[in-house]
Amino acid sequence: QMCSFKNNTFFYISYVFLSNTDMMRSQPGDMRTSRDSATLRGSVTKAGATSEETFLCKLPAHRTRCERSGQRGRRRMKANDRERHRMHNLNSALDALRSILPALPDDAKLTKIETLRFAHNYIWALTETLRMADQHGHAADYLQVASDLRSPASVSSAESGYVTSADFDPRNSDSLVHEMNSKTGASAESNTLPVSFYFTSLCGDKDRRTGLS
DNA sequence: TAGGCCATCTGGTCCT
DNA sequence: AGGACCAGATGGCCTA
Repeated sequence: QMCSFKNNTFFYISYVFLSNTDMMRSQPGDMRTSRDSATLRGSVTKAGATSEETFLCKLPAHRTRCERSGQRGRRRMKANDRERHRMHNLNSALDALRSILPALPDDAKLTKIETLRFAHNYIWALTETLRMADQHGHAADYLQVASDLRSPASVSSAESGYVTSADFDPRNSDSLVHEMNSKTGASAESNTLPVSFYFTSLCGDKDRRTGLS
């Protein structure tokens, strides 16, 4: 019974924090290399900004920079440097956020917007875990489930099942649970949550990460 | 080729 | 005055 309890919780949370269709791209393999190259490009540019001015001057976006002179030009260049630094800090913060989110099976890097939406749902899912733990008095088991969610293997080992995407609203968790229960035939009074939501179709035709359409 | 994502530049606005 | 923040514009790279 406890095993079932944990499984139900696990699938419930997995479903919840991966279920926002908006946040996921629809095409397999989409943009991965693109982002890698973007990162590379960024690092080259960053290096150039500090030590390779001539390199930067060859880039169209930096042409005006090289033409600037006088106090106004210097101010603008300083402002550009600050802005660049600010954006780098923002990206570092996003990377830090990505690093604490559950890893995805295909090791794809989340885009910025995906990262924020994923984090939003993940936090909500963890909050729900604690809420349910309070309700059912199985705090230790729920916390273990929450901890397991950080393991990619645990996500990819889930069993099959498929749901259409519900536009997930964290403020409306009751309706989500109701919807999930109706899809699986789970009793609303059972205090158990659906087991069959699943993610093997991570690489299928639907969404590559969630298996959701 | 279109569309998505990204880095960068830029000018405006607000705050200290 | 100068810094932080923001949004629009621009151009590069990648995939379908």
